[in-house]
Amino acid sequence: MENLTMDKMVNLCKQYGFIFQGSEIYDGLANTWDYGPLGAELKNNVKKAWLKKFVQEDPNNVGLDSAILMNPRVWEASGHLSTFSDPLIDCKACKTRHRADKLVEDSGVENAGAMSNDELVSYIKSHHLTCPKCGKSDFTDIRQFNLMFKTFQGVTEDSKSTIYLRPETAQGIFTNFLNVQRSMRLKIPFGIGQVGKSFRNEITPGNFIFRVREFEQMELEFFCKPGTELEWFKHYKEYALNFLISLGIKKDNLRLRDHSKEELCFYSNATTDIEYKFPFGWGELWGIASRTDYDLKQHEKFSGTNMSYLDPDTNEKYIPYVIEPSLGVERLVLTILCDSYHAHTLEDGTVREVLSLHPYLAPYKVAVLPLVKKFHSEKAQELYRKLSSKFMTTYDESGNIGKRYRREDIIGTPFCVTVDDDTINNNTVTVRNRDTMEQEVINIDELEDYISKLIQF
RNA sequence: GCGGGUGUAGUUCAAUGGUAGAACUCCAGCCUUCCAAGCUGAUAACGUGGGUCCGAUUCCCAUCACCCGCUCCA
Repeated sequence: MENLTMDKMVNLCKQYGFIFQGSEIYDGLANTWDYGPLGAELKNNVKKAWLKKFVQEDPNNVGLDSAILMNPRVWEASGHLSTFSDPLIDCKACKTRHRADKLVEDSGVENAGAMSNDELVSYIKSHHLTCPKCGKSDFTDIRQFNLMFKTFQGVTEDSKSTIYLRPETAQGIFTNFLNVQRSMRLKIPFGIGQVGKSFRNEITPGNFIFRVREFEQMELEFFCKPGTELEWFKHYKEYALNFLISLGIKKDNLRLRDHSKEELCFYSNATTDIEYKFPFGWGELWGIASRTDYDLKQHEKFSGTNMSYLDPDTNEKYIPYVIEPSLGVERLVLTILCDSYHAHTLEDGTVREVLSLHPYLAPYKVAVLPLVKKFHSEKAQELYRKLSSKFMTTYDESGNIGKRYRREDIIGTPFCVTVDDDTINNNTVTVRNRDTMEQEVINIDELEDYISKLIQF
């Protein structure tokens, strides 16, 4: 929707029970968001959809649920302990922020990343390094930004027991590569997918649920034979894009952006972002990276465990290459909310707001509405109880029927079932479709099958 | 973290140095036999903490949160 703003979406989410500011009654906690009754349903349905396509229906792949807390050596091996921590300084003159190690490196020093903060500061001072923006040499002290959340294992806050909340779910997959491969008797190529929370102390979170410090990832690590990785990379790029489109996201609002050679991480030989056109601009939704054998090799080196795979067909031994499509749940939820919101101006001049969610994703699949409360409530409640055992169902008898249709429109309920005199006399109900606004008369006994078919994904 | 802006019912907005009005929403009732109609009624707010003042929602300070920029972004 062209005129959709983030403010509008934040308000909508709050008003209708999708997403609330975290800790709101205590003035909130920056960039935390709680999912209300409808948001929780939507989010769960999004995760279910991903698991269905990337684990259940993909013959090569299996699932996993690894721990958030891991041995700290995992983060040494993955590189997060060193690269997820930046020494930042501000220029007092022009108020810009810089990475201290970059400034020193740019002045011709090699490997400034290995210098301590004190060394960096004294180097900057003694060599009169200047701000690249304004040319002055007036910096604050270094502040260390560590992007990993730290906590302590055990009851004493002893530095030896420092552990971290995982900044990505991927490492839980890599560290279980052998367990999963052996226990499930898997042959390369195969993939391990998981959905789970990750934590990053982002310097600049924001844009509602787009960038938050606590978030949920849906990651697949796909292991393949070296040399075949670019085929699989292409496969998952297309698979991911088709997944988004099949959820109803408009093609025009999606684009693929290949990383340039300069932009690629040193271990990656190809990376593509799928971006979505959010109300605040294009933003990364899904990163698909060909990571070579970097991760497994690192873990082999740090753990001392042999991570290679013996190909039973060719008797070749190799460390598999990895394709990683990694997607944020919250970002996909935001994408779906933004993309499905429409405000239609009707002939009578009133505005009809609709969330055209894919029925599989909709919080409520069906709403049961008595046409007139005092005549049809009893029968309608009976139907509500019956449908509830099968679908997420809601019931509404307040106001007139038109108003109730509108209430269901804005929360994305795909089907409204109206109970009227014909229900009592002929056992039929009227089913109204959210997207077409068309009505169909259906026998009450056929209702479950009718809805079941239409909410498939 | 820095610079700028903003905080008043669930939402969107008013007014005011003497503690606040409305619209929509929501709830109850009436009415209503298929797309936000109408009527009646009810609930509901000055982000928080200090300061100045006889008195602060209003002025000042701090803090918290949000928005826009900057820095960062596996």
